Amino acid sequence: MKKEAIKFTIINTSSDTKARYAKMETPHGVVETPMFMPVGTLATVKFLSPEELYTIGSQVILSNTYHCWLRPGHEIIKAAGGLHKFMNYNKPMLTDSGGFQVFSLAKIRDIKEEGVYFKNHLNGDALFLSPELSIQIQNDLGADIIMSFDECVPFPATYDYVKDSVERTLRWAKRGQEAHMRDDQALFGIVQGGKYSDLREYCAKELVKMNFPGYSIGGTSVGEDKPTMYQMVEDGIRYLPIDKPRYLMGVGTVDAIFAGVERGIDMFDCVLPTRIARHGTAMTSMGRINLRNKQYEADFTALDPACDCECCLKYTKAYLRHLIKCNEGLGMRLLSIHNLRFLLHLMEEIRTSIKEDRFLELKETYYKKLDLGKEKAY
RNA sequence: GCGAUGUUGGUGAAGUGGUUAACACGGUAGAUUGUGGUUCUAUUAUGCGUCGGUUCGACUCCGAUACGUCGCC
Repeated sequence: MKKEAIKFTIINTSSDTKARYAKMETPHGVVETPMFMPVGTLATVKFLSPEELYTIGSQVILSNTYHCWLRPGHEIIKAAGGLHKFMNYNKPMLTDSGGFQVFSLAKIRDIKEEGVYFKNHLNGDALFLSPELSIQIQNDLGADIIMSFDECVPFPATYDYVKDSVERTLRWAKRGQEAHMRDDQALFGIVQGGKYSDLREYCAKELVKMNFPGYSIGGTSVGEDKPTMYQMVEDGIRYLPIDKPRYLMGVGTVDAIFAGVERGIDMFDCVLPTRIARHGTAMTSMGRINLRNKQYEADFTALDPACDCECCLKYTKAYLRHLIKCNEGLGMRLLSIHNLRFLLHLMEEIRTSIKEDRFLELKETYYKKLDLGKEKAY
């Protein structure tokens, strides 16, 4: 029996929802869930140093197999002593398998049983990525949590297409599990199945038979509406073991995070806060603020008075607007710090609310404050 | 003073005797969900120096005038 890389312990469970507060021990320390994981695709959370990430309360960050494979190459990172040493980040890390990138970046791709043939997005070189290679690269990168190589099916997709895809993703999960060589890395399985409840159920149940140390819900946030997405989460989560972490991939809006936690999700990641930061949008306790808007030209007040981040404590909206309008890196950096801090703080509040068994109350407060609900997104 | 030439939006500028004046930048908004640091979408001149004329119709042709640029005395 393999030694488990992570140990997940539920501390409190919400009495009226499926939300839970837990601790997860990893080779690089203990983290608390539910949590939001900043995305650092190219072995960096764009613009932020590890120290800044610690300061804003980041626990786990993501990096990416596909991107690190292309640049600088997994051999380089392995030679550096792994991702942690390479980028000087000493908290837990997670790498995505590259499955999503094949879906999102490659214009030309050919999905076969053995893997995916595609042309890379940098120079068009013909490449081949398989479950075994993805795991091997992830073994070399050395993140605490690694992901199964899956197919993220487009939305919408026909039942027959999704069915075949799910079965292939399951075979790939098995192959990945067999290729996985390190017991200090936890390999998560990914539940796919599109919007089809029975396929989600089938996928979840089959993955559970393979006994992964954690599971994620994949294939959401690809164009479906909110109710559909929540249904997808429920359809998969229902069959997952209660005592293993659940990770909802690619989700990072406030409303979806509340909806996910309410349904028993422990981990989230999303590029949204950092991407919109680079384009001048801030997530604040008053809702989204687009700093490019003229109304902030001479607004010398703090971005979010309720926030304790460097950006909000030391700079004004007028200055941030100026930086963003001029395409200055400092503006992107400060807004990235802020948006991540906003979500990390939100997760802190969520964890506390679960501990104190008032999760729904917190959710109501946020929904009212941000005017969320139904189709209103944040 | 004489000759040549030019005057189109916030900017750089296309353009044709005939419905809505190209394009780019800038401006103003919006988007962004297992990363696009430089992305995408929408919108942005009721007007082509001014005044007359020719014409069914003129930013486009003609004349005058203002201003600019170059050359000559």
